[in-house]
Amino acid sequence: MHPPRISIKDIAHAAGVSHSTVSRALAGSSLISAETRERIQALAEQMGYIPDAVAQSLQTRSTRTVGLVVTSIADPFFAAIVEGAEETAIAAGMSVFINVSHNDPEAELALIETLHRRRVDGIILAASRLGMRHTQALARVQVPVVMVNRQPDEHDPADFHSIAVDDRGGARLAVEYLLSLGHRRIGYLGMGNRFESNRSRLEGYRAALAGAGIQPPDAWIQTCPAEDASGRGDVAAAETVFPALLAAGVTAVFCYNDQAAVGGLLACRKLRVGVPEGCSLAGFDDIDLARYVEPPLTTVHQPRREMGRQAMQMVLDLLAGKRVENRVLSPTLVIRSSAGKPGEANCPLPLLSAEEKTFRFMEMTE
Amino acid sequence: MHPPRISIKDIAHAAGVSHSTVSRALAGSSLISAETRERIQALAEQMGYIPDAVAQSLQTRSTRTVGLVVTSIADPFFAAIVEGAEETAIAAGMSVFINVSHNDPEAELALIETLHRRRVDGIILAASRLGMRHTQALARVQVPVVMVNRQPDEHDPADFHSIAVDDRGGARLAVEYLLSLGHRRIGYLGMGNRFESNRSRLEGYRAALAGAGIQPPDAWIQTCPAEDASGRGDVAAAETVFPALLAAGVTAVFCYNDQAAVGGLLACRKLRVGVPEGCSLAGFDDIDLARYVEPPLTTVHQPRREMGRQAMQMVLDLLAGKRVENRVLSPTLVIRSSAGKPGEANCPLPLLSAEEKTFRFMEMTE
DNA sequence: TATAATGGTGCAAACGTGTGCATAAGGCGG
DNA sequence: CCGCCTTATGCACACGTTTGCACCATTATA
Repeated sequence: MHPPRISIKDIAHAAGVSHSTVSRALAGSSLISAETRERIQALAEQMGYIPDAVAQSLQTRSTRTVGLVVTSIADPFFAAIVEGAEETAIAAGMSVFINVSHNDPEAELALIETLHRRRVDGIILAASRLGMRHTQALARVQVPVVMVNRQPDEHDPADFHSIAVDDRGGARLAVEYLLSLGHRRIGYLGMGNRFESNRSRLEGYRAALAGAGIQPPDAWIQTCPAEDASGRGDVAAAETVFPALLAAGVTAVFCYNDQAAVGGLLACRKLRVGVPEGCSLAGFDDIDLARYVEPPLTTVHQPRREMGRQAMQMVLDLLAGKRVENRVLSPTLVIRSSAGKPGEANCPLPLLSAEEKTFRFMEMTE
Repeated sequence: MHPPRISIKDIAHAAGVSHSTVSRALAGSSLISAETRERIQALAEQMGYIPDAVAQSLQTRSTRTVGLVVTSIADPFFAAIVEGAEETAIAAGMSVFINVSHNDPEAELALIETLHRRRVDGIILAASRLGMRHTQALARVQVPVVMVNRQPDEHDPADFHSIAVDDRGGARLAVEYLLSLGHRRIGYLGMGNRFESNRSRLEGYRAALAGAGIQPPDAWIQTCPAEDASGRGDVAAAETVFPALLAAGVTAVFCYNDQAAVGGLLACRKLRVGVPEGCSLAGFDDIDLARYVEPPLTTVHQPRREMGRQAMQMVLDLLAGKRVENRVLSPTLVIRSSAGKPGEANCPLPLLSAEEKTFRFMEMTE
């Protein structure tokens, strides 16, 4: 019932030549006379021939395929990276295997091995922290590896490369802006499941405060527990943790990412704390969501799609034998309305006294 | 410098057996004595052998790979589908090629051919409308095809299957709810680049109104132009179009999706029309965003991730030779705060007279 | 005219794996 | 002791493609 798949042999038979001639003709080799080349190409077209990439890969030892590992796709940050990477891959005639690790190191290890089995030509990782076993597994694949938003380690293998945004600098940018608005009591809302970048952003936060001669007490720094690794519960986790910051008496909070900031926003709404009048908020990433909430989020912009593109381009360059340099992009601050001067006026929600905040906080967490 | 890739031949040599024995031993064949089988497995493990999926595919004529085509990943609706599909694929030992079509039929055709070349075992399409050429190209791949959210055509090839949510029913649900709140002048805000589903939701809208004896004039139905196919501009496009609905004097709007509803929300905010007091809003999809805007969106929930899972499961079942039936899931209504009774009180934004609305509308669009 | 150079094509091997079939070794009944 | 059955293994081919090399025919050169 199925019309049989046709191969170059079938075409060779139909054209009365050998299959090698067909192969060369379709590859546009100049070894073949123009006449037969065109004849064969026309024939192939007409017979509906579609080359078998599997067989080609086996022979040429290149699959024109790259593996992409992300922690989540539902997280718009990674979604944009995937889009950017896919886009430049397709343009270069490559295909991409998508893999999501759910922030599970074991799963990630298994995914890397699968990619190895499939003989991908390159790997892009936009995922969790890598342990020694991961590094070894990756090195064994003997293929270019590009990490997104992970600073390279000094004893990484030579074929490890990276493209990252300056987390530390971005955080400084945001916190210095809050300082410039007059805030002195500034909190940090972190994400426990984003080890490296969370650490970097926390550092940037500390550096900015230190620059203003401020030493934040522990209570100003709250971190969402790491257990919720799906990346989908970011908002809810932040909403739960946020009241502790209000209770600590901060007038502004710099949040690990926009999801966390939205969580803070929801918490404020529930507690009837006005934003930015009662508490200023700054996020990170500049996902679409940041523009749509009320008030729109002041946040640190990352060129996420561009990072995906560049990561893939690095893989392509490495495959082409070019030398590439690790890149770290500078984020920019997008000023919207979620951060204002401390205690600014005309606030539809009543400003709460410290006691009231504490009271409501206890109400929420019980 | 590179340690050479090791194949079953290397293992065979090291073990003093033939490569066929190794192949069988690693496959766990009972033809091989338990002793040598274990010896070979241990040896393979120790030598760091990783099977070559390419060679396996060539031989077994199965790549254990499925192609997934979506219009966008930045759109959270599709992102969730991808996650669901990837999840069940991995669990079944399959890998997925991700492809984004950007709603471009030509690009989509090219993607299908690429998947054909790569000899995927199945294809899932969550993408734009398919023309005849697409159908033919898909049929030529001779592989199970599952469409997400596209009703099957009666003259589709036999290997075409689908899983969809009842767009029409979902739209009815939402509009009937608006009617039940007391609205009579209800508009529809459509998306021109989502042909089929837009049509179905429009039908549902009409059916619900007809059930209440209402015949909507043309001005109540506005559609965002199709040109913006990226899926990323949905909100902005809706924001631009929305004022025309207010100008038409509707008291409630059912929107094609949540992005459109958010666009409407932004437009209302700009025009200082209170939601839901000045205009009620209902969306579709129930993406995360819907919960985070103010007011939270009343919307039609689709089990997006579940749809991705089921689509992939259908492919797996088809590959296993099982019979599968097309599925259409029933959406549910999630009631939040963006829809209320017409002209309800306690609105922080002033209610506008029809004249004022028109005036502001002209102001915005000039 | 003989020889070399040139251009076009075919032969066969290779990539790494799976598998039908033959075969060898061992046990057992006749 | 011979033949047969069972068990374990090897041989060889196949999957569809690319490519080095040999070969043939034609033309240019001496």
